[in-house]
Amino acid sequence: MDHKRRNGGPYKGGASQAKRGKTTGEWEDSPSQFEEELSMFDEAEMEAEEMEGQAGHDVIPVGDLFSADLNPRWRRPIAPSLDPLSDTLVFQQIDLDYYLVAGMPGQLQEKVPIIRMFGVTDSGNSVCCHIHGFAPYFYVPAPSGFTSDDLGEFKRELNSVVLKDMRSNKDNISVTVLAVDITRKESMYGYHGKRSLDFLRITMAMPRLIAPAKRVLEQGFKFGHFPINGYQSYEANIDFEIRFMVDSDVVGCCWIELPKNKYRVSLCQYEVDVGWTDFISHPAEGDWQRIAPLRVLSFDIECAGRKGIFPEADKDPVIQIASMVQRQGETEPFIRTVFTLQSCASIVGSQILCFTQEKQLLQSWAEFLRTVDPDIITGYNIQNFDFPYLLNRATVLKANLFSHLGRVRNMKSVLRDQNFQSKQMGRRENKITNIEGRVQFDLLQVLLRDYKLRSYTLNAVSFHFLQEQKEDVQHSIITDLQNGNEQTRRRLAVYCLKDAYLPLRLLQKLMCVINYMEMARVTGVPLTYLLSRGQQIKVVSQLLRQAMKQDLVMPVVKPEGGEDYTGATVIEPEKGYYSVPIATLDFSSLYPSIMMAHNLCYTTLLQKEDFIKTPTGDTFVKSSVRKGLLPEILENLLSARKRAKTELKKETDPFKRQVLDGRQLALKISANSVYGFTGAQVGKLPCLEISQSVTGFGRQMIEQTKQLVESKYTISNGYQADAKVIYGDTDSVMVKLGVATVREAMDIGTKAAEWISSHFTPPIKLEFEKVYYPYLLINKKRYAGLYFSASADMHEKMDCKGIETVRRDNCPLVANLINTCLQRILIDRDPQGAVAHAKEVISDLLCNRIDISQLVITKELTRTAQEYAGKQAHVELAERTRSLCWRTPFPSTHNTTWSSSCPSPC
DNA sequence: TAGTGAACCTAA
DNA sequence: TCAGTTAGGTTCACTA
Repeated sequence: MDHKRRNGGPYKGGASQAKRGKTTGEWEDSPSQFEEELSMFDEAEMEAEEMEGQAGHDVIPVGDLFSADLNPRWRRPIAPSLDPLSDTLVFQQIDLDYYLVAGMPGQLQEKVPIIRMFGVTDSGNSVCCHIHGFAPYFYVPAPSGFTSDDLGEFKRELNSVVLKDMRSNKDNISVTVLAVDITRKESMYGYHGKRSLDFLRITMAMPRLIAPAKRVLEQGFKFGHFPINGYQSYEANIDFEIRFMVDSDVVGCCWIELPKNKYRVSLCQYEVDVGWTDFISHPAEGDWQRIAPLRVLSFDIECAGRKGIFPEADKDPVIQIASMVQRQGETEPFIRTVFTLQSCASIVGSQILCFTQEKQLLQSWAEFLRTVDPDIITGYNIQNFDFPYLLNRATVLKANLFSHLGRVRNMKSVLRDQNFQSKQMGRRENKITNIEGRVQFDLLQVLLRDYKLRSYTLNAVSFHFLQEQKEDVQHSIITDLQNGNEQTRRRLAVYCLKDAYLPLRLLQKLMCVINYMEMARVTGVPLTYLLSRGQQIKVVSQLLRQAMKQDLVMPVVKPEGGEDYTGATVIEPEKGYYSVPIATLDFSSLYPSIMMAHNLCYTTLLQKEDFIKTPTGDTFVKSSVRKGLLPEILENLLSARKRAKTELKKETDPFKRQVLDGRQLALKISANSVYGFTGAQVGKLPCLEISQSVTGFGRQMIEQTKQLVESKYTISNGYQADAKVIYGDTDSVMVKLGVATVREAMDIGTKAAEWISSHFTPPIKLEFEKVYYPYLLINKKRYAGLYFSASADMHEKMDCKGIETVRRDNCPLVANLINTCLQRILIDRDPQGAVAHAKEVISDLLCNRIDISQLVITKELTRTAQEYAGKQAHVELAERTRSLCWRTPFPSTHNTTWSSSCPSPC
């Protein structure tokens, strides 16, 4: 049966045909820009492929006839057959997890963990690799007098205590402790003369047995003739995946090679088994920095909600699912489909599959997803909306074939709740859907983590980054469009497609995949950790890797809040307006360089005796005695960053440039988060001696810098004027050098930075960064100025710090007003113009010429009137506006839509 | 009406 | 079972 209808011909014919099919309605007079974009894909593909019936814009009334072979593009390329005896298998690993299985050789009764890596080959074939033979373990110090003769007794007793400790033993476990070995290790916390001691390495049968074993050992454990003892445990709080990766030198998203003869093909296309010591992990360098042609699927669903009620999965049906699939590195999606409930008119450049039953639609879409087999799934708020909605809906409809979304056979995707709390991000409730082997890359989550925005709606975000917006369909009319005809449903489908397309575009524009991969490679954690976990795990991963080389082990510390420590100095500002150039000198990577310069580390901290004293009185050994792990990590990060930047300068290939830029960025961020890790009191390994010493050095340095610059650049030393530090914060000083031109300020600033640097221990370095001219210093952490750095002739931007223009808790009217005033003052050098503008806006406000329904008028506006409106106007305006200060309910940051542009003065 | 503390957001 | 740091400005509700 021919159930395909091809709208043949090139774009023009297709479009006109689509138009002819339309009925009346104001929105239908011409295809939207997005529709034209879609049709361009079609045209390009027709030329490239000269294939019939594939690139097309089909409408397929599917009914019960859905088949994964409806479109040959959906499937991955056919996998060339693999002979383990003669072929190596090389793939980029993108995610890994583990599962438990019984009946492995040597462990017939007990379950053992098996690491499972998912990845993609250069030719775009997907790989599932089972890695055998790696077991979880942790350490405790051996009690004094312990010898290898005691190992058996220790192991037996620990095993029995752990078994007893288990409340229920539903798996019928009889062996919990697999092995106990004596090994020479040293605690990484504190310097103790490089004395390695006997540690017991305790290997457990399963990851989840580590915690009870640790607990019984800590609480007081007795075995043989040894007295009862509370054991301090080491590395008992390391995620199993991280443990494996650290021990086998695997970093996130690295390339894995399975040598011939070392693996066996077990099931389907490239599902392989290998021993954990048999594979090769390639460091992400040179050619191994490349990225496999990953398949990225973006999707969006539409629901037919009831009027004014947010759709509920137990009542409101899913009516459309749009999907777009793109290969990483390519610029356009090669699959564009919409699954619709009921008929839908064709859309040039996309394939439409129409269903009569919602259950069929859902199950077919899941089948489509399995066929496409994406490595990365993206979309907007898919984590907390689309996936939960689809899964709940599938349950309601008893669509049992739906919920197998991962790459593991017989593994259902289920929902669970996660509560996440941190000082950095506040409380966050999230829903988690397990989809084994596919990385869920919800663009909303990426944006919430990485960008501070006024609004996080897809529309606002798309406008902000792409200057593009969603198709114009109000939520309230979705149900009406669905209940209309195939033309109204077509309009909905275009809208839905665009909502699937925009996340893909944003992902590309923001280079999320590349940047996150580089972060995973640099820090060593799996890609998924970067979106699901905090900052600490990245440092832990690096710390463990560095420590392992020196047989150092990481203690488990119990979280304990305590007194805060002193942070950085903010120099009291000499507030005012400066119509002369102000040079800014910055210490580059201040905290990392302090830690390197002074060898600050867990491993170098002296808890008693004498040695280097930090400003806070803490003591660390010099690097000649023992070089710290943290300085080593930081040196690696910063030198790798330098290399990346050098390579970046040489590289001409735009794609490789992106990778390198992502890399240097990840390296910088990683270096800066090491300090925060040591200061995180409720963290994996806090050490306030380190963090307070770092800030202590910082305070000394900023003070010394101020004194140096003010003592050298004086009239008595032959300079034009006495230099004056008018402000400084943490790692920077703003200096009024008393010169008239930006050029002079740059020259002196550069020389001063170099000279001052020579007073500090390398790699500490003060750099000339920029000149502000003019400069408006309002208060601590609040200033604005024209920014000169590359050229002395042209300012690059108006730099505003801490002022309302950059804060998200003001309405845009305030931000815009102040921004314009600052432009008048700094760029036009016309304070009267600022006054005039402020007056105008405020009087518009007073005369109700501005729609105030969405604005929040704060005292800041009044103050602005006072500050910028000059002497006479000041009193008058301030008084008139004060009475008008009121507050409309102020929505929280999330889901806030300000009117996209501020009403301009009328 | 001045002082205080919480909430929020930003600088670094 | 998980969470990077401190400094500091502004607004606003509350209190004596």
